[in-house]
Amino acid sequence: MRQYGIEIFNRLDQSFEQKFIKYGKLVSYKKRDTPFLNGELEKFFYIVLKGKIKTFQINFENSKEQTIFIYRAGDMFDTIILLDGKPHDVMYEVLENIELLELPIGKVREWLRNNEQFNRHFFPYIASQMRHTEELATDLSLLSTFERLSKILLRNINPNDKYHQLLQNLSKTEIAKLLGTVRNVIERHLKELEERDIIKNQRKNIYIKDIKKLLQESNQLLLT
Amino acid sequence: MRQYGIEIFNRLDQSFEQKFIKYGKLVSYKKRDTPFLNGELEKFFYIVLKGKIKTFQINFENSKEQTIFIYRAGDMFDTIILLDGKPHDVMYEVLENIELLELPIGKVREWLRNNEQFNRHFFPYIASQMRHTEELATDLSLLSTFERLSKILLRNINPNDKYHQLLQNLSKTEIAKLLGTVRNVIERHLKELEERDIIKNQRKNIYIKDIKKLLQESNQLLLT
DNA sequence: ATTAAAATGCTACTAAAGTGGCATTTATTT
DNA sequence: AAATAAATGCCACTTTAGTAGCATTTTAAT
Repeated sequence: MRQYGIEIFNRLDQSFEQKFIKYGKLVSYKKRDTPFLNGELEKFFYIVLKGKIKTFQINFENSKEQTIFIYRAGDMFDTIILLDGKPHDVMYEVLENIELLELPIGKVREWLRNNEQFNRHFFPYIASQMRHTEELATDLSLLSTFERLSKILLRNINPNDKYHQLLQNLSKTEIAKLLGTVRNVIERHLKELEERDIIKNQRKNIYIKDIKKLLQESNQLLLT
Repeated sequence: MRQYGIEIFNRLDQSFEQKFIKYGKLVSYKKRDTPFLNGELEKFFYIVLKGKIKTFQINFENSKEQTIFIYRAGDMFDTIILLDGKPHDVMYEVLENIELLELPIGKVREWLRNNEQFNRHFFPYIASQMRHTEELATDLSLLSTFERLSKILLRNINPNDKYHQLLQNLSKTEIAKLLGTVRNVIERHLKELEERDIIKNQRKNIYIKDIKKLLQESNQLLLT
């Protein structure tokens, strides 16, 4: 287990690494699996070691989906259930074969209650999740689909951004769900960007050929 | 100060009421004030005793605004800054004359670190904020404006709902900002609902005349 | 190697949301 | 009480997003 956890454990202390190893169990799921349908999340807390998994909501009337988070190495879930113990009505789907550290949620709550070292790492992490969701909501409301698309394309190539390389290996359908729209609309915009020589649109990959132009087009909103 | 805080202090302990009184200062703002522009939120943490205040984001290109939270008695802010200490780029506007308990944020962080009793109240509260923002995002993405409007109208009349009476005294413009749209669109839908005898649309007040019909129209999405 | 599933590209069409403007009514301020 | 500001009610128009469908290419599974 040790070798997988390096990135995560680096941020914590040695003593914590041992706790994780003592109480944690390694579990893994394959691409397209939809785990956690049977209330596991009320018993266990998970830390991502490897791979990609998303949470999403679905509108059963029209089957439209909205991706809420894409969790990658170092991410943890479900923080909401951890904090209030109530059911959380979201679905999960594995985007890339994943390895998780499974911890008994009661143990984690115990750390949350009285382990300052854990909290020094955990509190800012919750804050980052809150910021993420808030940004998702305001972007959906205040930006056009084109602006949201441009924004994520630019963040994807920024090595300092938490969205760095997030789009790698995502289908256009997944990108659409992440941005709150449908494939059709994404492809319409990508086609236009390609025609104007701003990007090169490939299968499961999009290259940006003209960053400046893309920044301009998307209303400089990315500087904020 | 005591008389204002009753509702809030009931949820906490007597000992905590004393701490609040010891470290807290009562501050108030008037309707249409836009406080906290000068970094107060990095120094102080606020608990609402009375009134209504919203946080929102604005798109400076087109002046569109999205309300993120409307805080009322018992609500606290800014929880994100409390948790990670980083700047939080949102704006505040008072919707109804407000009274706040102002606490030094360092003190609150101290409680967060080592006061179990505070945390028993605070953790579920953060979770409720996370749930709220997540719902805002998914509603914006998955529901039509008409469905979001119907949903909030129905929650407004439900005494068990945290949105209970939230709309009281809000202008149509404010309702639009809360729902991620513009006044025009809200009024278009309200007009239609009124013509079909489902609501009675008054200035700063909307009566629901036919709950069943409204539930049906909004795709039963409210049962979830 | 063959079959099945997933991903993509494109088109015509429909529906919903947003813009801008102006007149009227109601509240608030002085 | 008069003047100003806020809230509301409409309307014509534009733009963007969403629906539905189908053919082709690529990848994954047996």
